[in-house]
Amino acid sequence: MPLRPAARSPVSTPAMRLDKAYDPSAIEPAWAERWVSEGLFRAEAASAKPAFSLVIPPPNVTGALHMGHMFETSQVDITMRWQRMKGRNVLWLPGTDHAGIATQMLVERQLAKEGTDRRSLGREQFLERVWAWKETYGGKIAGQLKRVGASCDWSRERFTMDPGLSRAVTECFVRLYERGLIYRGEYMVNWDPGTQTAISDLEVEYETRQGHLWHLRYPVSGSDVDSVVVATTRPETMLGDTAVAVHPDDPRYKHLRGRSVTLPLVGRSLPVIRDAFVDPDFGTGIVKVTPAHDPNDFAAGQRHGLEVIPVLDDRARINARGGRYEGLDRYEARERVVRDLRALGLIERVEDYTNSIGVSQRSGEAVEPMVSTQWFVRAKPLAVAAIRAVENGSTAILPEQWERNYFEWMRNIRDWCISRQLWWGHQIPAWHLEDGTFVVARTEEEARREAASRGLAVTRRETDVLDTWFSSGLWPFSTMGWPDETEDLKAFYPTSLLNTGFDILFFWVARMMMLGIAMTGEAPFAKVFIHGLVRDAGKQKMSKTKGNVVDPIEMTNRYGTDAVRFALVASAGQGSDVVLKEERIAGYRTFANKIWNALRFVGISLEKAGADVWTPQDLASFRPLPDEATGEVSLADRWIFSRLNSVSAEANRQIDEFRYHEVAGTLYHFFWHEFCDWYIELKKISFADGTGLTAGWKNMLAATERSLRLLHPVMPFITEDLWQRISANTPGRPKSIALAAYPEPDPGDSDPEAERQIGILRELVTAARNLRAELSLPPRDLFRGTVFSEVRAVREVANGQPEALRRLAGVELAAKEGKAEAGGAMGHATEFDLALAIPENRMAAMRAKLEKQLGQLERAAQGARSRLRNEDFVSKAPALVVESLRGKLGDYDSRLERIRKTLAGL
RNA sequence: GGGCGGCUAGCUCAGUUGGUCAGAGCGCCUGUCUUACAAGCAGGAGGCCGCCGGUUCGAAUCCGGCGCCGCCCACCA
Repeated sequence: MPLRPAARSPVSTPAMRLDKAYDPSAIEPAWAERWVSEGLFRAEAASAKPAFSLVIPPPNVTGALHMGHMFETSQVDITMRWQRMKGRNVLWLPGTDHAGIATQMLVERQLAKEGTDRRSLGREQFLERVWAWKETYGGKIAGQLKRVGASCDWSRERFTMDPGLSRAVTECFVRLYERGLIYRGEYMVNWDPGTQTAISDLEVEYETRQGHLWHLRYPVSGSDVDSVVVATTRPETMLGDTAVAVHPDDPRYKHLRGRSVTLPLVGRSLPVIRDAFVDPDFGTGIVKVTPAHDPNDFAAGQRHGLEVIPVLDDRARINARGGRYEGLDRYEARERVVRDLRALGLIERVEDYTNSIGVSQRSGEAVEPMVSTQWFVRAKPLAVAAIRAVENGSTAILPEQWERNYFEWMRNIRDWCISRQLWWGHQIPAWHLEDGTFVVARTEEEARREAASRGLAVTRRETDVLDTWFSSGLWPFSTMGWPDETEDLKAFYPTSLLNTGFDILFFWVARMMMLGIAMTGEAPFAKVFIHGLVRDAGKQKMSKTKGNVVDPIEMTNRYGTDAVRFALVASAGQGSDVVLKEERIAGYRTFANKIWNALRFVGISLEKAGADVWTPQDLASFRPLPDEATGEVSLADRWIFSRLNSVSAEANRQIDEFRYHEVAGTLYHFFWHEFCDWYIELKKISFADGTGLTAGWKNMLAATERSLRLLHPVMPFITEDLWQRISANTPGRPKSIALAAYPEPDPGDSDPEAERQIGILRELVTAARNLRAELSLPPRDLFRGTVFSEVRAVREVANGQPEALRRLAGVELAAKEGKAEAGGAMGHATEFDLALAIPENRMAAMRAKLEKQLGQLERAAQGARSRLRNEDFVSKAPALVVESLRGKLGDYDSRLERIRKTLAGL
């Protein structure tokens, strides 16, 4: 009997009695579950093996797996499985992010449906609701990652609001505060009226919108005739104006020095200040100054000691300072202010104007610059260290082009507003005191002690929570138990690699670099690999609003995970975007089917051979066995092991360098176009003629097994399933292919002679097939022919492989030394001419074919000749290049001559 | 305003240090249901590598300029 049913396989089919068509859905879910339940991917805290670690970019707990995750996961999984197979102690740490605003909004929407809201629930009850939501629905993405076979260590799964991670957040906050790197103060921030919280600069997206530029006339105080005209895109903010400004050198407004103007509608007197921030060429060269609602004006206000008059509230409605406009939304107020000014004749003119306005990434509402008391991280000192880490190579950012963006951003970094007026998140560990000051402490007890030592009482805890990215910024080490000096930290920090998208380079990677170095003294990653975006077939970015998202799980169910991940990694050059087409996924399902059927052949042929059960002790170091009769390893076996050697070398290098699309291509080409197209076809022949059976099938089995291991990181499911079947009888094998050794190149398998001979065979077969196709010879007929060649090896192959030539090309050939004789159906290759005995009525087709060839060759020869006539080329180009061109030309010429002779003989 | 990336076969893209680099997959055309696979097999057509200059014996590859396309950053009222 051939191979036994794989006892461990979750599939019920007997070992190698495979169905004709591969059905991924029949095996994938079972393996996915098994990998997790057996804890196959658990990292060891204490291990003699070198560690390789990576933390997952934690997806939002509200999220579902999208193609971007799938792409990233596929790349990472290739690297992780490869590292594991290479004997590393691999940690891939999974988890999710609490996603402050997103999650809070989601639960708030739920409450709204119930007719209530968070304020009526109160903070404590609301948070209970969010936690309940998280417990019920928060595990979705983890389940999906498991389904697609991500080889994470699920025993180490983390959530950014786990107690341990929250402790790390507090610790980090306190340490930064103690070092003077966190401060609280009243500054201009981006206020999101939608979510009613401050947001960071990064959370503001800019959109260009069609608006207007209103020219408003402000009368000069103490004059009935003099007035100035200011231009603004936001007339409603005039209610908060506290000055107008001109450029100090602007000659047009020298007379305004020391004067003031009167703010219409309000009546306030505004000084005319002189400041270089004014662009004299814009508008009228005079600008209204609203320190409370414009960042530039705020800065100017500080320089000139202007009063800050906020006129908008948290929802961007006009507040009490706005007098009769109080209660109006900012846009309504704009219309009313314009109308009222127009009534007073103070609208000089209105221009159409395109400007870019800041929009909240979360709520989509226009961000309002507002002065507000918030908490900030002093970013510069942190950035200095983060820049140095990349400069000195502690961390490599790949592809290198991204380094520049990183440096650019880090060098121009501004302070980071980290407080959010939300409830869901890490509450800032600060306590306010009765005198209006505050203390920062790890616990409330500590805060009270501290306060008491200053003779003060604590009045309340700070209600603001931290920006989600603050806790994500600690992810590489908070997940490993920091601030304690845990075994995990010692073993796995700094991590080996981070694989993430450029869209969160600043949000996340940059913050991890800064906070990681500040807290641990070490940059959190040795390498950062930045991947591209997944786009739809029309190159559009996938987004829910566009409705063009392709659900990876749906694709997975339809085509199999292996096909989806193969399509993703094979479609993306290093760091470039993926344009995902469903046909491409379908194409790789075909590849999986090809693998399946190759193994089906292996099973069937072993069964036919009636071979006894074979229990190779060590497939990993297997060397092809000699045929019992001849005492020699068969040519096909020598060849495939030689190829396996080269392919192993390539695959190892390509994965190591994150050239995922290349390793996909290498393995695809090897397995389909070498293993299947030639190796299996040759094995069929040797099995058919009944020679060297035992060694032959053992060798094939070992080559197959090695191929599966090569493919495993890229196609984990199908390789696991098939590997389980073919290795079922191997004693002492690992319990999963994922724990087997990745094939290393072995120079002992390199066999140039075998590669040369198979190369010749392929050329002979191809030449014969080509002739047959071009001349429309009947597919089933066998044709006799002669191979003319000066090359001994060619004649040897032509004479020595009659079965292969007959079965693969339908020809019976005799080899002759020397050049082709004229006439007949003739194929010409570099090293040989092939003459086939064919029916007379095909000669016209033959002539056409040869004439076409003649033309091509003449052009090639022409080109080579003219280059060789060029003395500069001959004298300056390396001798090797010149020689090879000479050889090529000689070859062209001799082929031309032979073709002409053949044509003449027709 | 600054910066980055792209422009290669009908489509989507590879081409690592300049000399078999003009490629792959899909699509297309022709033949073929040969018992591993028709989701297959065999063969084939198709491209002045965006444009213009330059460096070089030699450029898809290096340099400069231009043209589209996309993205990022920036406090242009």
